[in-house]
Amino acid sequence: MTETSAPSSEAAPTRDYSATLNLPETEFPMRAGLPQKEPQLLARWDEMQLYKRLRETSKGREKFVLHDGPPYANGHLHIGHALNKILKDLITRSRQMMGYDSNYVPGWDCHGLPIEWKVEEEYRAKGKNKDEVPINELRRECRAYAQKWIGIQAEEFRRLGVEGDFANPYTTMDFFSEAVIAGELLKFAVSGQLYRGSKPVMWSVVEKTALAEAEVEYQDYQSDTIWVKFPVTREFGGNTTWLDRIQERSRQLSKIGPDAAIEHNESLAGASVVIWTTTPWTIPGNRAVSYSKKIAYGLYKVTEAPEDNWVKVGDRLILADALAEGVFKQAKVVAFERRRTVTAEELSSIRCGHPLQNLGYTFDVPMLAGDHVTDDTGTGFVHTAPSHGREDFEVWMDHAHELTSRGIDTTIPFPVDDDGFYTKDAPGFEGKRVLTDKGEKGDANQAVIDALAAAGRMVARGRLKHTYPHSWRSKKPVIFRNTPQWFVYMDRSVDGLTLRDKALAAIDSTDFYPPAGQTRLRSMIENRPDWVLSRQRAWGVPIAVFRNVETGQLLPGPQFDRNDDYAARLKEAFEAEGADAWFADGAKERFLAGFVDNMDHWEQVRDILDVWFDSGSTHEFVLKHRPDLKWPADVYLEGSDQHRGWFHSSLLESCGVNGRAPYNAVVTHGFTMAEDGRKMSKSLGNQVLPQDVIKQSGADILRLWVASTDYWEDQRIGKKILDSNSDAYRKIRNTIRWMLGTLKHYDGTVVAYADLPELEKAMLHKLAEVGVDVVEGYTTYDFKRSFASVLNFMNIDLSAFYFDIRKDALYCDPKSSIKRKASLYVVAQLFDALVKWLAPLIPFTAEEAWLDRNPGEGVSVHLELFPAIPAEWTNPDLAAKWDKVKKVRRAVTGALEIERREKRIGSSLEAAPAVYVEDADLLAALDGLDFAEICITSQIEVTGSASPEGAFRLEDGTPVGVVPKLAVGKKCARSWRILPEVGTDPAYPDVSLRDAAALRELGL
RNA sequence: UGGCCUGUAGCUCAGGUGGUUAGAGCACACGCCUGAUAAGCGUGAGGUCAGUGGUUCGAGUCCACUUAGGCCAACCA
Repeated sequence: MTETSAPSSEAAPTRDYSATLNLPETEFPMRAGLPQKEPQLLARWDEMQLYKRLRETSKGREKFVLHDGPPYANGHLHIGHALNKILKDLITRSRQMMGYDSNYVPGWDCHGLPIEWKVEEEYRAKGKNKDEVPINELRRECRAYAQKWIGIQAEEFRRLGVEGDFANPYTTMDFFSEAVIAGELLKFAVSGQLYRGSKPVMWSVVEKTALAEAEVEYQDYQSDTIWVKFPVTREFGGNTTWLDRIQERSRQLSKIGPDAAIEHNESLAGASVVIWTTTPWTIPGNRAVSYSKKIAYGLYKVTEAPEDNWVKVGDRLILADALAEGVFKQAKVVAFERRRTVTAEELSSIRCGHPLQNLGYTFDVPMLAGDHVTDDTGTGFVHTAPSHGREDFEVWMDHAHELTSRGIDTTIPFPVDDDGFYTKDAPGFEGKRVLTDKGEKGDANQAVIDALAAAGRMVARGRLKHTYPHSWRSKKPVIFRNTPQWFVYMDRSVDGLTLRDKALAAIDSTDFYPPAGQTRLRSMIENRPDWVLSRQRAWGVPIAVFRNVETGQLLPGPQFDRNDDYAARLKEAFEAEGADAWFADGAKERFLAGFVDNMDHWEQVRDILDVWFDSGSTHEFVLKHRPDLKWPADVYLEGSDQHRGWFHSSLLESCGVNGRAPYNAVVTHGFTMAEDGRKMSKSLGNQVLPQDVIKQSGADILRLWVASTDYWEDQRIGKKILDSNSDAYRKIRNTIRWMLGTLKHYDGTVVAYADLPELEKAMLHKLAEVGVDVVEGYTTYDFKRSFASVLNFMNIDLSAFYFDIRKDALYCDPKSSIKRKASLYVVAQLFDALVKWLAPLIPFTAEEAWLDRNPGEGVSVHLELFPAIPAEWTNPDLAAKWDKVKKVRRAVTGALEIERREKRIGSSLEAAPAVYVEDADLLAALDGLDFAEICITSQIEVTGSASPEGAFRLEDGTPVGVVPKLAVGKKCARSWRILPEVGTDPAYPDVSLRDAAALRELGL
């Protein structure tokens, strides 16, 4: 650095040339003020009827339909709603700009419990009792409640920038929708897929209603526990007799030793299987005892016990070995002995009698193997009352076929009624009560215990404090009780295939994003039991069928010959009055008249449909009936929880009726976690609310978060994450702003591709590459790919490279400069493409930028298509060449950084490095280029010779050496470059020749 | 407890069929510029790829287990 002279700084400050430069000029603010700006843009879109214009401009194009999974019309939006709707909007907007008619019709799910609750709550506040309100009045209030929230949520969705037919959304409570939903159910009835069965449900005696799992909370509760003997009745299972089995067993064991043989000879006859339960009142409902094949059992004999004890000396009990001692302790048994092992095989062959045989419970009680049995607590045997427990029910149903073949009646009784009283299905206890109106323990437990004691079947009793289900509302305990329900067969063949077959086939022909969704949905369909459709509720679409109480025949149904007439009558009524028609006075006569001889034989089903059937039918009443949509949908998108929900019910509904899925593809998103990766919750105070983000930063920031995240998995959100999205946003905005300012000087001149400088061609190539990436990202619903591609391009290729280099030509070159014209043309192309690609991601900002450049009424970037990239822009050879140029450039900037650190230079324009390119290929890449311009130095010297000792080299082994030197000459007062030529034009002594020419053109 | 899924720098993400010192952007630190200025440019420091064990000449990439977390289902009879 010694041979060169320092730039002359003595020259007196001449004039301010900045006014002669083409500096960026723009009103586009650096700071967005999105929270204020976004509502203005929304108002403009409203005013210009953007949605309508979108439909008009895309009329006749191929349709792309994302069918909206309806949110529940209740409550303000949370972050999950925002994620969901923004993702949907990214899809519909990007498809629209890809050239489809991509129409989005939002919908709402309106029926169901939560709304019924809210209305009920309002009643209670007013001191009204739900049961005294006529059902259709309740339904009217539910409808109004839903309507209110639809309005609120619609506004909140729109504020997120979601575009769609918000003026005509669909709802499940429209009269038309209700008519279709009811009609769909009829199709299941007519085709013989619907049947009446029964199932135990959670029931609140206090509220006289069935409760969903979500309505139940587990609280501590003091239960009466009892240990009860089930006498082995010496019945034999299968073809072998009891004695045969014992003798066979003895023969096997005699091989082990004579003692064992003797021990195992002892018969189980007269012994008892002992169960333990916390619900004595379920004993009348007992139909079986469950055991586990994994538990070791033994036959025990009581050898010492108090005189007045329930368990007497000589009693022989079968118990799990792990629990026997505890049971005897509880039973106050002083001493006992283990007589022998009882195998699972033996257990499977015995039958017991009911402990209350003496009261008329004379049926056999079979032993059932079940995985739910453990030997942690109890006795190792589980009292099984299919009327009163989910697992009891399941075990019973799993064995139903086998039990029937053994001559056991598998009918599930109804021992407890709506009010908690025993029925005639509980002989000897009729009128006793399990729970009172107030939710307190009734007299049932004590009656059962007394009866058991009287029958000599009690082993012990106790109390246990444990968690027990309580009603969410009344905080009172609930019970499980068998109730009649309506089901759809999963495994009954209809036209050769079962519903399960059809659903599985449909899953195989559906695309899943991510692919794991397919396995998940598949395994659910493979394993699920029959579909329970009925709910004992008020706010929903009724199962609008009649049942013959004598014969069980259904109307409509396979045996009824005027199904179409019935369906037509129902449809007409529901379309006119809604499903309320079913609950109005005289409905039975109205719908049945003319179809049956004796109306008294027919009962009107008052159950309503599970809301999943409602939403599972949206494809019927939305996609099939709106001419602006199509069936099946291209895509359904929801959270991954909807494998169990909407994807599932839509699949079953459509397969049952149409034989195929209502969608071609399923996209799922994960759940949004707090910043630490844990679940958000009110109590932890780590919630992020979309309303807050919008208020503080704007919807575009929230959208950027959605676009940057890997939504297939769970995502995180929090202050830090939102901040970094704001940073990314600011970078994008400023780059756009610079383009807008620069393009103020662009007169629209198109420069032919062939006339463009290499640098411009290289940028267009990169733009073409990015375009492929962006569109591919959008096509595969991989938005982070589109976003990252655009963001990286703007940061790395444009802001830090192309724009930085071209500022000199754009600001300083004469108006006539070809280079400048070419650059302006390319910047215009860049702006056009980038803003369009960004439009689905940040619709507000993209629109703001678009309008700044293309002002006018009725103008919107959202009416545009993604740019068609000319094939000639793709130029991989040139791109490869410029990769080499950049490689050499990196060596130069690296060298300059040292100079800067050593305070020998400040601006790179103060430098004039000597560059020794020791690789012919790299050297050739620089041929014909103004490498000083590319490195933003004032001068540069490039040679192919070996670099001298001490030259700067990159650590990565790039064969380039750089010897930094200071630029020679005077600093041009206009362009700030340091050149020897400065001063050679007498008319403009303080500027370079290029700048002199520019000034001359300006006539200055 | 079962089904499905996830864990790569402080943050968000890349890392075809296993193969040279694991990448990018942002944030951070330092410096430059002051004609994108509550902006722009450059350089740098950050990773035992959740952990352990295995398969292999070789594993972020394959297998098993463990651990942390998520969704769904179940659950104390």
